[in-house]
Amino acid sequence: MSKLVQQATEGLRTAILEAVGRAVAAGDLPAEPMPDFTLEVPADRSHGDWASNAAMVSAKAFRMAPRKIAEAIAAHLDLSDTLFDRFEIAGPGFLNFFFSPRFYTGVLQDIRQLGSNYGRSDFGKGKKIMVEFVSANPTGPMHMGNARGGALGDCLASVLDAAGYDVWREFYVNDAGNQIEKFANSLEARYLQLHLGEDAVEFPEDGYQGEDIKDRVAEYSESHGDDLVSVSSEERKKALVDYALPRNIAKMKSDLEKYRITYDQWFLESTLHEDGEIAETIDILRNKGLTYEKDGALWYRATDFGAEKDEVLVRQNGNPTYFSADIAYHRNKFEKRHFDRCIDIWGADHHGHVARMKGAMDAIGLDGKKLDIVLMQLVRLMQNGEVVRMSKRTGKAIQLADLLDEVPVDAARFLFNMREANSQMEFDLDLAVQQDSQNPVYYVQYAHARICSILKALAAEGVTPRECSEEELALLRAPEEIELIRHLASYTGEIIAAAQDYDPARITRYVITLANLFHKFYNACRVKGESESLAAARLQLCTAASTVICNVLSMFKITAPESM
RNA sequence: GCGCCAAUAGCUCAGCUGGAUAGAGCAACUGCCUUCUAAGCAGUAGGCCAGGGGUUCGAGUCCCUUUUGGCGCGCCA
Repeated sequence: MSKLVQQATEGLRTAILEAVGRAVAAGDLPAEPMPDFTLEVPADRSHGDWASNAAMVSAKAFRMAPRKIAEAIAAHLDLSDTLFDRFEIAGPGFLNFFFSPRFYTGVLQDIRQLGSNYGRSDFGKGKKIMVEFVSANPTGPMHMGNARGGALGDCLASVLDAAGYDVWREFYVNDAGNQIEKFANSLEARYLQLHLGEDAVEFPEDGYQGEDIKDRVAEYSESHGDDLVSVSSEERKKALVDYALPRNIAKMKSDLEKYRITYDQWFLESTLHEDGEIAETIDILRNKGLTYEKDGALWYRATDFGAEKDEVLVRQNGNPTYFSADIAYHRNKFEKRHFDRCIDIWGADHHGHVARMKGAMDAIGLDGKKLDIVLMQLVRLMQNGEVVRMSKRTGKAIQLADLLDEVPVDAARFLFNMREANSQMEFDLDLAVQQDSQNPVYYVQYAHARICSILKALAAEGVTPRECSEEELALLRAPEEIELIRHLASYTGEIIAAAQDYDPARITRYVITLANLFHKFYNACRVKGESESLAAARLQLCTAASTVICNVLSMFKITAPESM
């Protein structure tokens, strides 16, 4: 019974179709097939709880005026088996339906019964889905973009879990290839500069400029001294990388844990090199005749699979490209680990990579449609009304760790999920730090704290929540009560919609609206001091609201304080 | 030059597969605490949905085009 709304709309659809059937049988409508029609929640409450355009979309097929069709349907409509008790014909021919009291009491009974499971569904049941997110380079600290990606990916994974999917969170560690070369060269240069003087070697032009490289080198030198000055460059770089890389990865882990993000797996790119999966993947493409040699490199015919241009798989120097490794990695996800669907969360600056990655899946005989890329526009950090630039290169970048030092995790996780991924967003640092009403996360938490306060106040008088009868719950008839219950009812559907759209921001907005409706109820209706039955019914409504707020917040790993 | 994403109130943004009079928060102004937390609520004001065509019963939503922003077009990732 967790999907009361679904049950209600399905029943309604059936009732309409049956009415059309009877109208045709009675000769009130021509015997033409009924076109698809929609059932939707009207923007305006006075237009009912659900509305159908059935009469309008069938105007052409029936060659009748929409209102005439609506009247014919109305004459044969029987709502007795549905969760609606009345309807009206309105406007150009809309059929507007109104919930029966049974629906409202059913919602509250559901929530009471299901508790922390309310909202969960089996929409994605039996499907293994991976969300790969953040996957920042282990060559330096994580930045603001990773902060958004982290909140988005983790909350999306939670939404999918609530929708019934078998969810896997993964971090792809680029611990091999060109980047590590650059990392090694940067470490080496800083090391030699530290021990032989600034001018001893020139810092590589494309090296990592950040202070973190110097810090690692200094750290290493504290315990190992200058033992690497005299060894070969090869040996020196290896020792420095072997020292720095695991520490960088550990730092990312601990920073993300502070952010309440833990992964099912940290997948190392290096394993794909070591166990031959990259070579294997390249061979697949080669054997399918999808590669060619040019300028000493091995190319893949990406344009055959929808990409803008062909891509290099193996460089002239014999090293596979990042793209090769990425194809092998995604092949691993689908073919070796049998995920039904994989979601990658990428910065929008990688959008050029989307078509070629999906195309590559098709090319190796997997289905590119099973790979979904969520593109995330970059964040503009604002402080004192000014844009704060964030560049890894300048060294002045605001890092994820800095952010978490200043901004409460609750606020960061919530604010980063206020906007849909594919919209550019401003992150107002001042607002996030602010612990007052302007900050939406406090607005929601405050609603919860208020409910706790009501519960405490009544408990002090010996009144505790109890199960109410249908009749008692039917006492909840004030507009503020009805609106609140309706919104509570839509929670499960909202999660499914968020899962389908890969958009956890829907849930953030949902819970803000929920808080708003609760505050309205709070101002309009009292619990304490009312008759025993009404107080009990309202208490059940409060508890239901609290349950749903808690379910959302705990799903997003945001705290729900009992007092503020 | 080609491609991707966007453009909605002063600001930040919603608007679900096309639906009825375009919404919210912030900022501004006016009210509401002897009563469960005023971190709240109610109200006023604020709009040529960037411009122009088209599709149809019906367009902020779909198509074309212009303009303006962000991003991409490496043997970087």
